[in-house]
Amino acid sequence: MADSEAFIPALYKPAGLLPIARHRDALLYTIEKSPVTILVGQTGSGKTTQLPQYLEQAGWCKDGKIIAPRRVAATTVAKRVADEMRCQLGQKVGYSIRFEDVTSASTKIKFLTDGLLLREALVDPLLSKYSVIMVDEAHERSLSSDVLLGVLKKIRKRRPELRIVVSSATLQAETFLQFFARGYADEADVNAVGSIVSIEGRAFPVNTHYLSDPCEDYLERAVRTVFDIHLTEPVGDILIFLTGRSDIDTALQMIADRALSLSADAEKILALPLYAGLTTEEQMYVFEAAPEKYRKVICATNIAEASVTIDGIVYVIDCGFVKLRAYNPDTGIETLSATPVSKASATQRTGRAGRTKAGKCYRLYTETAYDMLPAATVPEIQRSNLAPTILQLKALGIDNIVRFDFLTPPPAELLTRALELLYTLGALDDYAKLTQPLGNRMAELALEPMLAKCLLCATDFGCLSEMLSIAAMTTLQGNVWFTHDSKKQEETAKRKFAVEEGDHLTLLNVYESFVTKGKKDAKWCQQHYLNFKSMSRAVSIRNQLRRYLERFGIAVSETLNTSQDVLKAGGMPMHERLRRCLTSGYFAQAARMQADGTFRLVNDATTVLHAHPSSLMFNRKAEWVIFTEVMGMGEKTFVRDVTKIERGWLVEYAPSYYRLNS
DNA sequence: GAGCACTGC
Repeated sequence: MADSEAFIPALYKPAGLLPIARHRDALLYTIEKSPVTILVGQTGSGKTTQLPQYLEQAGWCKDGKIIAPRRVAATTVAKRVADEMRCQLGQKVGYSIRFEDVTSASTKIKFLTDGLLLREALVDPLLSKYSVIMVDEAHERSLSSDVLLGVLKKIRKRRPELRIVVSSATLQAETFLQFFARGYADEADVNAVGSIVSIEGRAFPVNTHYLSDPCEDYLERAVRTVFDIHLTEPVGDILIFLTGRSDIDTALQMIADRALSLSADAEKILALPLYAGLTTEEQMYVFEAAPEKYRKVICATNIAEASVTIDGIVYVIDCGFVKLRAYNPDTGIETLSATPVSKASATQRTGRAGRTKAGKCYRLYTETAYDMLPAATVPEIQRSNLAPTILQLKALGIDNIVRFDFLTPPPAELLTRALELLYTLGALDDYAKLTQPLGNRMAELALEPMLAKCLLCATDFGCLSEMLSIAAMTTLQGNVWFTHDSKKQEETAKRKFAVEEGDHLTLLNVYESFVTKGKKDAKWCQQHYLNFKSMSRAVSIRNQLRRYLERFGIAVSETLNTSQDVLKAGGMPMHERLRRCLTSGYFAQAARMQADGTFRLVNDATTVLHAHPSSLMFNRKAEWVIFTEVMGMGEKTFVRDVTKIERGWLVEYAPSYYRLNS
């Protein structure tokens, strides 16, 4: 885990000294008395590591029940708690993440991700194994934690003895409490449902500075601020919040250029990048103390806002923007664009300066601009493609999605679009019920619905083994190739695997080469500019998907080296089977090439789509195509993972969809 | 001829 180490400095304090220790009895009393407890406390307060232990000691696991705090860094937190309880990991204390279940029959405290807990609810709808469930960092409002809270509220009606603990930032605590009280007979008496318990943090004061006039170029301004601090302020490291990799690279270059003009006897600057795309080793540099006579300057994305904590930061520079995903239900196109941060985000960023001593925060915008920022970031559930979420809710037996008790309901257009898509994919029937077995199986597969459909249809096309590999590769989302400075070499390496019919066939070719010629070896990957970590992940994902299929009673006969154009019984070449199979799932993402080489969606002529330069279809001819990824970035909208199809297949595999739209 | 924030089953 990239961020795992980051948690440790904050956690390695004697348990008795953690702020939460003083609240032990009060917390246990509250949880005993009220079904829902909202726990307000900062990272480092010890809530994730200590509360489960208090509960276990107080006898909440007596009759064999398990406490389940869901946590991003499940592995490291579980390890820490097992150490404190002096037991072996996987015994009394365990964790469960995808591909890794370190629990046993004797496990009492189980750390797991919220996605996995939801998945457990498919098998055990009342989550009856658990006596207490703690939803950690709920204020981050991730899609899965929002859904989990809705599901837990429903479970509570059937299991009044269940205890729910929600950890949250101060601002949202009341929202969570009101949510759990809403709709109950005793609604007026919120206290009967739950209570808020606050654990004080030990933050130091941070002085906030604004610009007096808006700035034109925040990168230039950020760099200037770095040198102002460096030349006039006392020791202490600097953390700059930027939007992404390109911002960070530019800023590092600008800092390096200006550092040349520092006088020889002055303190020096050690500037480092921090974003999720870096390898674990590259990320570790930011946690090391700077050498003597150096000031550390970290240029980071939002990863440093909540996921990663760096000690020794005294100065924060906030550019005021963050890159956010958004989904347009009219076009079905996702965008990733720089958006002004929320007040909550700005506050969180500022707080990063006051962890070890009093600090300063420089906001690269005016106070007027700050006043106009939204209070909180729009929750994911209100800006995402909800098809996977709806499928999941249906599989949990929640049929009336519109009446489901969402913490904040998503816009109707998002629900409509998702329901329409699931209907055209055949996952839902005319009454919006999950179809059997297709819909149910689609919900169980850990794939987005269109891809799940392809996989579940693959037997009909006689290409199941190949489609499994393609599905696994597609989930890697463009992380297949190792980015390299020499674009030329990278291109030649790619060309070796290229298959005329498109990117999916090429991905299949890469996968099959990796497991046969490459022998799943890291060196082989390096030679071919492939990302070894990603390729290994593809193997794990493929295995998991195959196990799902086998559970459904779908036999997978492994056939290798079929990516070359092997004719199968029936006379249809494998590439055509696969292209037809892909069309049966991705018909809603079909486009036609224009004379200028750009594409238009079949049912939305307004959006200009460009083949992403990393795609084989970049500057190649293909009249009709389907694509598995589309993303708006900056001014342009790109499609990637593109495959040639025949126009007639669209009507053949999606008659209702194309009759409606033509 | 561009380059994707962060999680996750």
